[in-house]
Amino acid sequence: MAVGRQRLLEAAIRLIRERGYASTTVDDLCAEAEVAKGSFFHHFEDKEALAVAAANYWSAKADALHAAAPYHKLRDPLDRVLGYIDFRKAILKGDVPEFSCLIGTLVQEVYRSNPAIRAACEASICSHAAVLELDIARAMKLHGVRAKWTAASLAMHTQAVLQGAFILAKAEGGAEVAVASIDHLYRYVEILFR
Amino acid sequence: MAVGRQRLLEAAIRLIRERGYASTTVDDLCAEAEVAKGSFFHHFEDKEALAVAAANYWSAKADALHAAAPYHKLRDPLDRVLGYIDFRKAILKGDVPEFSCLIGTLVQEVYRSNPAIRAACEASICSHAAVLELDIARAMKLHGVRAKWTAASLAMHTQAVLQGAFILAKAEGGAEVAVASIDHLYRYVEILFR
DNA sequence: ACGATTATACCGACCAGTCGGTATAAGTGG
DNA sequence: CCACTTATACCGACTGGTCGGTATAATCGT
Repeated sequence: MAVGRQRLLEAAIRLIRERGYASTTVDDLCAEAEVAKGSFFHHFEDKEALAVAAANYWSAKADALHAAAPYHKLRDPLDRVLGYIDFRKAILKGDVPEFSCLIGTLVQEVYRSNPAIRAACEASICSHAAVLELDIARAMKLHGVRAKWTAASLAMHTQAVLQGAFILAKAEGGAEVAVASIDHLYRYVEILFR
Repeated sequence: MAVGRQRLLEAAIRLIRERGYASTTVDDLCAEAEVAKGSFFHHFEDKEALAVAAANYWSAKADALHAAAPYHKLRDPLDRVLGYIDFRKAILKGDVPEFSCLIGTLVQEVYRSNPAIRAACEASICSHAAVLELDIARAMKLHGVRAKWTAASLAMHTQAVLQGAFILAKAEGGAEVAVASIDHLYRYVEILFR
């Protein structure tokens, strides 16, 4: 992949998480990526195309991060689910724009005005949740859990808690609230399987 | 209060929830409120001031809505907490921009670039959660719950779930995911007090 | 009449997207 | 080996239009 293209995608991840989509200008992105404006429109048809590409790029990076995470090696699928939640919590370091989620930021802003970006965000969230759902389903079977709720709905619920935790962190200007909320999620999943 | 001012605040609630803050132009707001541009800057110093006012206006409306809700009359504080969650779930009707939260949308977009709006959003969320926290604390006392988690953290957790549920609804284009997530929250609170 | 409010025209900064062009390297035919 | 074409990456001045905000005059309620 061309170097300029990747630099623009990384710049998009940084700037959109900090300022949002509409407030991130093409000039800003080029400056951050140290790339000329002409290059931008060489690599992407328009600003929207960059956002879609950035969402997919982010999604792939996140998948790789989780595939490589230690919790992934645990035998018991329930341990993997709890390990996932722990991992998400452990990641909340540094400043808010550094740990918050590009997808949530993007989709909240453009879900109505920009179908292409919305679709990319939906795909990202769903594919991410699908991996989790698989382990939840395995854990249910292994631990003999029979319940009204489904593995799919619990997987999506974890995403809701995480996205909501980011919003609280943004409102309060720190990660502590997010951590506390993820602790509640961890406790909930633990209880469901006990 | 001047009629034009209120119309602008209502317009802000509608448009910002649909398009986000940056993509809602002053001209859009004036058109939606059926008010001239001059009136806008008569009532508000600038666009930012409108956003702050809209956040406070929204907050007051939400407080009034909950104060008037039937669940508020229940004797057992735990029933009020569960009633609150039920109420939030029951409200998820119609199109996404109609039931999603102005505060979450706003703060996610401007938490870094606009301290005044961020502060207004933080105040709104915290004051809303504080009311809930009181009933949670009462419920803990009444039902003899002694736990590691605090009433405050559980109150904030409910807000996280709700905000996250809105994001999922926006990504998927429907309320169903949000409903399922709130069901999980309800179950969690129920279990905590059993 | 007089302050509060509304209407309209306008301004300057900014922004997405265009356009004409350079640089480099890899084929391709003779 | 070499002229020629093709493809890709990159550059930055420029443009047409948008947006937040201002100026000023008209209108309304009391």
